[in-house]
Amino acid sequence: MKAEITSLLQQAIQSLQSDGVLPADVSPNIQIDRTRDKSHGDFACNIAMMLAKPAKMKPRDIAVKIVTILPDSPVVEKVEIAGPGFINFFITANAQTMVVPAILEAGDRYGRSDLGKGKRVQVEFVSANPTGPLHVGHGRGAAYGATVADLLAAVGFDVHREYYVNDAGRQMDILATSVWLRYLGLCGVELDYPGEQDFPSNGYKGDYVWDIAATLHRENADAMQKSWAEISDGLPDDEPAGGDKELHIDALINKAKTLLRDDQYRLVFDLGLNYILDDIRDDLEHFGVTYDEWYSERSLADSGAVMKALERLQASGHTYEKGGAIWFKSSDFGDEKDRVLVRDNGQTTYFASDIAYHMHKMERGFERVIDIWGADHHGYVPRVKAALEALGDDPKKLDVLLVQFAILYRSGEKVQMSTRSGSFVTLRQLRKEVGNDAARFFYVMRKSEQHLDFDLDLAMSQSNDNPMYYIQYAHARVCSVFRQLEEKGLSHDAQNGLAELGQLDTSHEQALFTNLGKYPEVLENAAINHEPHQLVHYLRDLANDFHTYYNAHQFLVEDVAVRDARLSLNQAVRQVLANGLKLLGVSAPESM
RNA sequence: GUCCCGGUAGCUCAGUUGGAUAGAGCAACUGCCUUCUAAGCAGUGGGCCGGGGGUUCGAAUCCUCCCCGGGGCGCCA
Repeated sequence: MKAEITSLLQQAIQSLQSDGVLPADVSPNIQIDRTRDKSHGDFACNIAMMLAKPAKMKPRDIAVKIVTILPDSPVVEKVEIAGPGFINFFITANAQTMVVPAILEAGDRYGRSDLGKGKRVQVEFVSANPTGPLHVGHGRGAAYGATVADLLAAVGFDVHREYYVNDAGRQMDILATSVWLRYLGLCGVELDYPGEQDFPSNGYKGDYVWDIAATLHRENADAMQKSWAEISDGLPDDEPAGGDKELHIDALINKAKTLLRDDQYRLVFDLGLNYILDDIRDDLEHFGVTYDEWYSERSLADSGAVMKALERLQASGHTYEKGGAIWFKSSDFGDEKDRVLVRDNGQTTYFASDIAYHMHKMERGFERVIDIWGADHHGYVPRVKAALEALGDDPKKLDVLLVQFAILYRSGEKVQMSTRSGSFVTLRQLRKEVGNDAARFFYVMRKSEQHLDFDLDLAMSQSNDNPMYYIQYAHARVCSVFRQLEEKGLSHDAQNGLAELGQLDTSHEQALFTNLGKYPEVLENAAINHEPHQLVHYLRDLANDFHTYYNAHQFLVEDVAVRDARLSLNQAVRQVLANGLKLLGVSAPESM
C-alpha cells in the first residue's frame, strides 16, 4: 500500500520536475506515514513541506500542484491537502479489506519479508561465564537476544545465534578450585581456616558446587585427596585473617594445579565446566532459546588465534611495551586510555581473547555482528571497536546492544539479589514461578536500554492488568468463537467470507483492517531497530481492537454473508496474533 | 572527574526516527453479564513532555548548558 502511494507521488513529482515547476536537481526522499487521526486519512505525506525550501514555493502551493497531476489509482479513494501542506490519502474500502485474504493466504508467513536479502548476521548473546547457573539478569539478555534474532530472521536475514563460552579465564580456575575444595570436604578433609571461616572468601559457595563435587567424588573416590597441611603450606592469609583474598585464591589455584598435576586438574576443571554448561543449555532450551553454535574461548588460544591477533596488531604498529606488559594503543582510535594485551607475567588478558574472537567473527564473513551485553560492559565497547579498526576491519559492522538490569518486585517490594539469601535469583526459579511465557514476554516488554521493573505479581496475575494474558485471551476468544460455531451446527464458508468482506463497514472492522495491515511494517521496524517491545505494543493494540469488536458485535449471526465475512476477519486476527506471539517466544493458547 | 542510559498523567511506560489536538495500562470515579469466555467492553477526570537557550514552516523528538536518578571507568572476566 505504501509502495503504491510512493510510486504515485514519484510519478507526479517527476513530471513536475520535467515541466520545470520543481527544480530538477533535488531528489526528494518520499516519506509516507500512517496517520494518527482517521480524519487525516490513512496515509500522509510531508513532501510538499520538504520541497518548499529548495523550490522556493509555499508548501500548500506545491501540494496543490502535486495533487492535481497525481495519477488515478484503484486503491486511493480521495486525496486531501491539510494543515501546513500535508497530502492525505484515503484508501478505498475495497483496498482496505484486501489485507484479510493476504493474511489467510500467507498464514504463518504473513509479515515476513526479504528485507535482509539473506545477509549473514551473527547475534551473540547471554555468553555468561560458566561458573554458575544463569540468574535473572542473564534471563533478560536471553529473551531479548532470542527475540532480536528471530525478528531479524523473520525479515529475511540469515541469522547465526552464538554463545561465547568463557572457558579459559581465571574465573574458571576459581570454579575448579572451589569444586576440588568441596570434594575434599566429601573426602573428610577439613579446611582448617582460622576462626569461623571454612572456605576461601573468593570461592564459589553455591550449592551446585557441592553437586559437582559429589559427582567428582563418586567417580574418583579419594584419588584426588590431599591433606590440608599440604595445601595450606606457604598459603597467604585470606581476607578475614587480614590477608588479600585475590592473592589467597590465586595461590590456592596454583596449589591445586601443582598438587593435582595437569591431568587431574583438567579433569576437575572440565567436570565443572561441562556440568554448568549442560545446566545452562538445558535452562535456555526450556526457555525457548537455542543456539547455532557454542563458541569456546579456549579454542581460540588453542588454535593460535589469540597469537595471530596479537601479531596482526603488532604489525599494524599500534602496540608498545611498558612495565613489562604489552599494550594496545586504543587511545589512537577514540578509547579513553590504552589497554593491556599481555600482562607482565606473560599471560594474555581477556581483552586479547576478545580481540581474537571478534577478528574471527569478521573472518567468518558475517556482514553484521551483533553483540548483546549487559549495560555494565558499555565501557568495553570503544576498545573492541578500536581493535577492529586497528586490524583493518570495519568497526561499523559490529553493533553492540546493551541491556539494562532487570529488577524484580514482589508485593511492591524490591527482591534483594543476594546469592546467599533465600530469595530466588536464578532464571530457572523465575521460569518456575511465573512460567516461560510470562518471563519471555515481560523481559522484552520494555526498551532494552530501559531499566526493567519486573513485577512478579503482575506477571502471574490473570487479569487485564497483565498485558500478556490480554493478548493471549484475544487469541483464545477467536478460537472459542469457532468452537461455538461448530456447537451450533454451523460452518464457515471461507470462500464466501472473503467475497463478502465488503459487508464489514463498521468503525471497529475498519480499525482492524488498518491494524492488521500494519503488522509487516511493525515487524520490519522492530527488527531493524532491535526493538521487540514495538511488537509487544502492537499486539496489545491489536488485541484491544479485537476485544472492542467482540463486545460491540455478534459474530455468529443469522445473515450468512455477514457471518462468513466476520469469521474470516476473526481468522485473520487469530493468525496475526499467533504469528506475533510466536516471534516473542510466547504460546498462543486456544482456550484459557 | 569523565563516559553511557534514563527523566512524559498519582504509578509503570509508549510515542511511527522532526509532523497535525502528546497516547496506553494500572490506580480513582460511572455504567455493561439470560447472548460467541466479564481473563472482557464503554465512559469521566488527570500533563511546564526535568529546566533554560538554540536550530526551522513545525521540537517530547535534533544541538547546547544546567538539575535530578541509575550505571561504567582493573596488568578481573
